[in-house]
Amino acid sequence: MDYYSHQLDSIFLALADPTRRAVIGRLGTGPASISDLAKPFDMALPSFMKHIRLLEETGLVETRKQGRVRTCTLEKKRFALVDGWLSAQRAIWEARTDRLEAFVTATQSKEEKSR
Amino acid sequence: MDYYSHQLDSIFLALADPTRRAVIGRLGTGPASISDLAKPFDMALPSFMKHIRLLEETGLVETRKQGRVRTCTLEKKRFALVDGWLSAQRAIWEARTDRLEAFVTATQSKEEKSR
DNA sequence: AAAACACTTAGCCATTGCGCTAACTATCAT
DNA sequence: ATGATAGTTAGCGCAATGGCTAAGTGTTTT
Repeated sequence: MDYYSHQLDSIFLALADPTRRAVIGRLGTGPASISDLAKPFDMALPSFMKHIRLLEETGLVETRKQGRVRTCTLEKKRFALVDGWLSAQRAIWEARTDRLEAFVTATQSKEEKSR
Repeated sequence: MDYYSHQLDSIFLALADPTRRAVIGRLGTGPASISDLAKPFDMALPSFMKHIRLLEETGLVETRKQGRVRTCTLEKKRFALVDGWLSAQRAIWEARTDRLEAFVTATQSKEEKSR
């Protein structure tokens, strides 16, 4: 339960930046090199690299260097943690909704049932 | 497309903190006052309040004050933005997978069924 | 061998995030 | 009216984030 906490921290933090989300979007279509990825952004390379490194540290992106080119790929499995958290929240809501529905149903069971 | 960007920034940032995620979890079971919410946390009230205010600013939580008590409720709709972004990413992956599948299918079309 | 390329390292800077204490305001209870 | 309760405001401090420039490393290309 709490094990995921730190991972969620870093994943959500990683997603909280438009540059990084854009990189993720781009990598969704397939692997790319650093400079390919950097091209669309009006940003010095070292600044851009920090984003890549952060994405790598959170496990959302994996990189491999061959020769002088570093190729980045998206680690899609990693998004399961986000999904997991979201659906856990929804499960909580549903549980409450069920209780509420039970209450509402019980309360109005004297008069109506349609709709 | 880009209009949502800032909202996603702030939502993901809001989710990138364990205290705030815990608050969200708690509010998932129903509304609560500030001090009720704060109880489980070993943190000064003003510090805790900052989290609440941030959650409110991002629209994930709504608050209303009656008398001296401020009641917080979860704005569940807000999570749709996260869902939306996630499924947009998945759509990108699928598109690529489709292309890849088309390729694989075409390549091995001598032996296998159509699609 | 020299030049171009693709990063990489180091270090600076401004802003923001997240915690604190101290002191204040506005109810509500007695 | 006193005092407890529930927030609120103001301001401090430290670490992390997100940008930059300048200079360096290791690979390819010519």
